[in-house]
Amino acid sequence: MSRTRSDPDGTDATSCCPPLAGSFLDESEAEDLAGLMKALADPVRLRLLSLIANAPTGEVCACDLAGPLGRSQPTVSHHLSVLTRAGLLEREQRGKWAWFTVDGARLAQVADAVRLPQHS
Amino acid sequence: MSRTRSDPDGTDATSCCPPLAGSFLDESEAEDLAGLMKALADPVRLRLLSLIANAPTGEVCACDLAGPLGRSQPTVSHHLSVLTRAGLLEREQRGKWAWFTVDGARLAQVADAVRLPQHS
DNA sequence: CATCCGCATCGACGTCTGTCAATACGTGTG
DNA sequence: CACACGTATTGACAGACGTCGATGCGGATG
Repeated sequence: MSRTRSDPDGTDATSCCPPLAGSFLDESEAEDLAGLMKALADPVRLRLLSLIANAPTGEVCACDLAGPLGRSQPTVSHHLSVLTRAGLLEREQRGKWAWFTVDGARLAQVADAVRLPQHS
Repeated sequence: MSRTRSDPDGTDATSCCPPLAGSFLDESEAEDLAGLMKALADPVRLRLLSLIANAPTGEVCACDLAGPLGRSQPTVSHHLSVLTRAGLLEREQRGKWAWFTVDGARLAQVADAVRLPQHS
C-alpha cells in the first residue's frame, strides 16, 4: 500500500476516504479505502481495537494484549503493526514497553466513507 | 452466535454488528464483524457499491457493471454474490436480468460498529 | 421447438495472509 | 558490563482469495 504518509498531524479527515456515494470511486480511491477495510477485516485486529478503545485510560501496553487474545506474541505484534500502519492505532514507546491508543478520527473516516445519502 | 448484546433501538436489522467499543468483542462477535469488513475490503466490491449507490434510480442491472469495472463477467458475478451474501446488496431477478440495490441499513451497521464513544 | 443471451458455477492458477517457532534488537537492571 | 526481558523481524507453511476461460442453466424470442 502506498498511502501518502505525508500527514503530519495524522487527522486529516478528508484526504483518505472518498465518499462511497457521491460519485463512482476511481480505482486508486477504491484501493485506498479497501486498504483501510482490510486492516479491519480480521477478528483479532477488531478485538485489539476493542480492547484498547475500552481501556479505562484509553491506552494499553502491548504486554497486556497477547493474553486475552489467545495468540502468540509475534502474531499480536504483527497485528498491532498492521493497525498502526493503517493509521488506526498510535504507538508510543515508554522504556521497553510499547503503548497503544486508538485513533478515533481515523475510525470515523471509515464510518463516513460508508455513509450513504438518505435513501431508505 | 451467543450475543447477549441486543440492540433495543431500531437500527440493528439482524443483530449483526456489536459495538466496537462498549465492551470487548468476544470471538464470535469479532468474527461476524470481520466478515462484513472482509466483504468491503476489496476495491472492486467498493466500486460496485459506489456504482449502484449512485445510480439515479438506486438500482442497476448486472449487465451494466462489468464494463465500468474492467473485470470479466464471472469475476463481477462473484463479487456481486459476495456482497449479496454479506447483506450489503439486494438482488432481484427481472426476466433474464438481475438488478441490484444497496442495503443502506446494512451499511449503516458497519458505520455504527466502528463508532467510538466521545473520547477526544 | 430451436436459438440466443444473461448470469451463475466450476476448475485452475498465482498471490496474499494469518500463524507460530526461532531469532535478533534494545532497553533497563543488577 | 553482562544479563533479563519486552518487542520486532525472519522464515516457513497452510489456507483463503481474486481472477479468468470454459461450461452449464434458465428465461425470452422468433
